[in-house]
Amino acid sequence: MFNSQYDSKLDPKGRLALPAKIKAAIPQANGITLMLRMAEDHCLALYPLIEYKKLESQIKSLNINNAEQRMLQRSFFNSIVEVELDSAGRLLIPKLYQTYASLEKDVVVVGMGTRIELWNPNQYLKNIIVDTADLSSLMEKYLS
Amino acid sequence: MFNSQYDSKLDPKGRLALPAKIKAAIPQANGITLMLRMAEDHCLALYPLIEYKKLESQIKSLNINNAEQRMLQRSFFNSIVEVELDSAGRLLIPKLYQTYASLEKDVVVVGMGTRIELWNPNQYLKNIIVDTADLSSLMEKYLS
DNA sequence: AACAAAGTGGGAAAAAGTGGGAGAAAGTGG
DNA sequence: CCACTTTCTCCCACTTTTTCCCACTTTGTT
Repeated sequence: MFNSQYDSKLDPKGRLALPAKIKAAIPQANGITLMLRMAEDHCLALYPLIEYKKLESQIKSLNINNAEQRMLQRSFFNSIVEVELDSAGRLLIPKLYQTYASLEKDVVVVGMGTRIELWNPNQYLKNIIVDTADLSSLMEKYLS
Repeated sequence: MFNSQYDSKLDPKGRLALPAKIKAAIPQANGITLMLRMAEDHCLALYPLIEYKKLESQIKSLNINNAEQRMLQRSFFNSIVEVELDSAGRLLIPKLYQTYASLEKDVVVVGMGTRIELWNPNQYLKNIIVDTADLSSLMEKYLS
């Protein structure tokens, strides 16, 4: 399970060093391959292989003979790419993905339970609940 | 079950020595790993693993495809970090967490039933009921 | 008063982060 | 189809940070 949030940086080559704590939480059994996805709210989502397979199987089960579902399927698969960690534990973010998430130098890395999210710092602030009181009341709403 | 309140100190490296009484009350069965969380009213909450899992499972069951629930999930996970006790029974409070709770040198450690809370001394005073009569009437309101 | 337990400080070793360069692969043009 | 250029990939080496452990001081107890 991934958690916490870290400030990381893209180097001039477009490589991102994953924080050690995040790296340690990746199930090593599946090697060093991860799936990178253009996800909600213009962030990038990184999935360990096991988690990705669960998501993929949901998409695969859609009906390709239905226009809407077919389009969803297509849009999902074209926004996924396989990435690998180099010997120093960094991953290369393809240009297209950097652009999608407006990643320049500073990147916020967020452990989000079963997946890891990569954010442009400003975008990130718009997609979390900053105010403690607001967070409390949301938790009150959803949790018992 | 944790109770009572103690005055403790952060050392220059950001380490906090847990009072012996608190330490003794942590279920050792789960090792020396605790979860530290930016919690309500700008305090930090420390959970033994067992207690944390209960909380986490509620968060995990939220629907990631719903914008509000996704935001809540993100805001929860990003304010959680795993901490370990060193051989002297101290835990390292990450900078971000010190800042969140305005911890400088003096820290109030409060046993709060299933969790432990860490407070800036001044903040703490604003978040307890000082007046005995007020406390009595609140107890009357909520307890039978 | 002496011993034990708790609290405090610091330093060395290991790990993490960072940058760069050489070789391989891919792409382009003649 | 071959040669040349450019891009990409992989790995090595250095710097900085973090972690872990040891030893000393202080407090409380018998």
